[in-house]
Order: sequence, then C-alpha cells, then structure tokens
Amino acid sequence: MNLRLTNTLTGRAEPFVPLEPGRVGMYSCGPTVYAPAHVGNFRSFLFADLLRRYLAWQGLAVTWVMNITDVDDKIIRDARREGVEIGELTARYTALFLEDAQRLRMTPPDVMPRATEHVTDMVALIEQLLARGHAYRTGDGSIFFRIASWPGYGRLARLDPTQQRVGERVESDEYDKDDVRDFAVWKGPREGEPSWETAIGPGRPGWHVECSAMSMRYLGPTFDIHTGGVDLVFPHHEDEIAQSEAATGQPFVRTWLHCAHLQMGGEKMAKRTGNIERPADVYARGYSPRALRYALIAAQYRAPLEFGDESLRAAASAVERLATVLAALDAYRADAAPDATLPALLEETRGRFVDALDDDLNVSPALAAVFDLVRELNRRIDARALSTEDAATAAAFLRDLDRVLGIMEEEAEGLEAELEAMLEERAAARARRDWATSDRLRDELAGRGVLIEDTRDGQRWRRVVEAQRG
RNA sequence: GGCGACGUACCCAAGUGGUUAAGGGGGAGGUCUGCAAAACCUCUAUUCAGCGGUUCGAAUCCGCUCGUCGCCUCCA
Repeated sequence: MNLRLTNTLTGRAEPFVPLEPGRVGMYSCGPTVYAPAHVGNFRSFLFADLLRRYLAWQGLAVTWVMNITDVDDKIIRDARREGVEIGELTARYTALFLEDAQRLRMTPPDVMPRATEHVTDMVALIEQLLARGHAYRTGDGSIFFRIASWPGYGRLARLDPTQQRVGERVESDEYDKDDVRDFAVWKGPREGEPSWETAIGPGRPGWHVECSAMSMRYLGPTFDIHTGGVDLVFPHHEDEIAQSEAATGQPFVRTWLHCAHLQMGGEKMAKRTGNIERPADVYARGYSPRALRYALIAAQYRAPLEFGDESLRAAASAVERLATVLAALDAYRADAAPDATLPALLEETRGRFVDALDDDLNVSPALAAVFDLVRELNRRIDARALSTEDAATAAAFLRDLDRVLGIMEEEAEGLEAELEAMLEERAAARARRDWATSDRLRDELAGRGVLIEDTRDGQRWRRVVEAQRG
C-alpha cells in the first residue's frame, strides 16, 4: 500500500502509515440533524466513504465512525419553533439522512454515535480539562476551554491567535467568558432548553467536545484519520485538537483530511445563503442516485467542484456507459478462443487505478483508466474477440473496482411479471421477424420506463431513471 | 487586514520540467443495424489567465499583473 494523503496538519502529501499495521481508525464529522442534508454535505461524506472503501479494498480493516449531532442551538431553535421535543425533530432527520446516505451507497459506518447518548463521555473529558486547568466555569454554569492554556492552538488552521479578527462577534456572544476566543465545552442550563444532570452540573454539551469525546471513545486517544469539509478546519477541528490533547496529554489525530466545497454557480453551496440543492431535488429532476454519487465523487476531494445540471447530465451519461458495458458483458456469448491479451489489459488498468487513488485519492485518472478499459472492452465485444469466459472475467473485474467507486449498477432489481411477459412476447415476435409487433412492444415498454436494446446477444433491457433532458 | 486554494478546449476535469496536453460530457461526420438504441471510428486546445524571467527544454519552477473562490463567525 503506497497511499499518500494530504495532511492538513502539515499541508503536504504524506505516506499513510496506520498506527497499527493492517488496521485503520477513521472518524468523519457527520450531519447535524435539524434539516435534510444537502448535496454539499454529501460530497464530504462520500469522499470519506470513498476513502473507507479504498482502504478496505486494499485489505485494511477499517473502523469508520461518523457522528450524528442531535443536540445543538439550531436543533433547539427549530424544535421550539415546531413545538416538539428535540428528539422528535432529530429522529425525523436522522432517518432521512440514513435513507439519503443509503441511496447514495455510502457504506454504513461501523459506528454512528449520537451526541445525546454520549454525554457521559463528554463530561468525563470536561472533567479532565477542569482538573488540568484547561477549562473554567462561568457564572451561568457554562464551562469554557481556555485557549491561553494551550500553546499549540492555531496550528491546524495556521492561524495566529493574536491576529484573529474580533469584532461584532464579541458583542453578540451570549456567554460570559474570560477571553473572546475561548469556546464552550459545556453550556449551562437555560429555560426551555434540554439539560442533563451531570457530575459537572446541569447543562448541555458544546459542539466541539462531542466529536472529541465520541471519536476517542471508539477509536482511542490517538487515531489515524479524521475527515470533514474545509469549513470545519477552524474552529471546529482546531478546538477538537486542543481539548482532546489537553485532556489526554496524547496526540489526537495523525492525519487530518479536508475536502473542498461543492460549488454552484461558482459559489460555495451553503444552507445559510440558500445556495443549496438536496438529493431529493436532484432525483425530482430525473437524475438517479448513482448519477448524483458520480457527480459528487468524480473529482479529487481537495479541489472545489462545480455542481449543477451540466455536471449531473455528464454524470448520468458516464454512469450509463458503465452500466451498458456491464450489461453487454453479461449477455455476451461467443464460441471464441480466449483473448490472450485480456489479462495484461486488466492488469494495466488495475495498476493505473491503484496509482491514481494512491496519489491522494485522485479519482479522475482512476476513472480515466476505467473508461479506457471500457472502450477497449466494447471494441472486443463488437469484434466478438472475447470468449464467453473472458466476458465474465472482465465483468467481474469491473465489479471489483466498483467496490471502491460504487457507481456501476443499480441495486439488483427484477422486472414485474407483466413486463417480463412483454419481453418474452417481443423476443418471440423478433424470432419470426414480426417487426411491427416488436416495435410496438418496445414503445410500450419505453412508456413504462424500460428501455430495450437489440444486440447480437439478444434483446437487453434497462430501466431509464436518468433524465433525458435536464 | 491575516491565512489558504485556484485560473487547462463549448462544459466538467487530469497532467506540476522533456515523445502526439488524460478521461467524461457535449457537438460534427462516418460504420454497424429491419428500424431504434448502444457500441465503434474520425474530427473538436500548435496550446495551458496575461506579461516577464530561469532552463537546451515550462501548462509545469521564479517574479509581477489581472481574475475567481474559501477560511478567519454557525457551516461538510
């Protein structure tokens, strides 16, 4: 394994060496469940998924943890607005997130800890901070991390704490703290807000402390990889490092990975500005989850990626091309001698694929290798140059690469009996060269969303989910 | 103001010192096919924001200029 990853901590691509040979502990900042996640959020989750899949494909035992933030200011605000308990709101959006993630074929994380179920872990961490003098209480029962007590602060974000701009933010801050830069690890109880009775008093956890407590709970005080969007570098991850290392006295995360923003119209996709699109919006316009996944993972994670109808349309076509060659390989039957050059072709493709992904998860050249292979396979299919066995080998090879990509096929799905019967009827009509009946059935099936293609290996069908027009 | 990323064809996007500047999409023409679709073939950047410099040689290194985006505050 020659994987190199760009560590935000150093700003450079470094060889990835797991703490424990053969095993990888990886944590990804997950969603705050007060609204549906947008596709920009999913870029970040799917980038982590791609990494997870690649590591696993390379034979590493990965433990992937993704948190669900189910208590925070916005959740409280929105629940109050709706007049429901926060648990009702978060259950709703957690379910939606899981459904969206599944449709996008995000590998289910090994652990998806919820903040509200780990308050004890957070309290224990805060107690450590208090004991070591890195945190202090304020009059309202809140507890703040004292940045002045942590000299390494600002290292991840390369921010000089003394040069931080402090302005309006200071006045608007609702809590009373010693230093404006200090951040809350614990928020004192307030009327109408959820509160936990704990060893450090009543209240609720701050946002940053949640990720520290839960990641270390499942991965230990020091673990391999932590991912998130670039917008989390500061202050979220910076704060995580400070409080985690201050509490344990040990290094926290070895490799920090941050993916660039998804852009729409040249600007960051962000809920705040309303410049967002959600998976449901994309599907409503006729694009499949597979096309969306492709659009989100097809560029290297550190580069900003332009998202929109153009990219979705391109993704839909690309994904169709992959599905088509697999269908053709599956249907292929020929009394031909084995193709002597096929093994070398597959080997070369695999080499290019691995080299590209090893290079900081550079998917573009990896996909280029796949598409070069697809063209070559189509050529050989057309020329009937493969044996039946070759076709099966090539299909299995592509499906193996797809364990990393997750873009090639829809979930296995059958056809309704009625449509199945129409297919058989059409095959019979074709056998007697009854073109009129054949064409009529093809039109009818098309109307039902099933596209027919006639090939030397017989008729082939596939469902049409992608929009023909945007 | 501080920190960082980036500007490659009609669109998306690789390439970061050396033969013909990946790949996907789109477009044009052609082949195959009962038709359709798919597939295949050919073409679609003598040029990499601009200007200087280093070098035998630069899209790739250096400098300047212009432009874009992000972070510094809740944010994937």
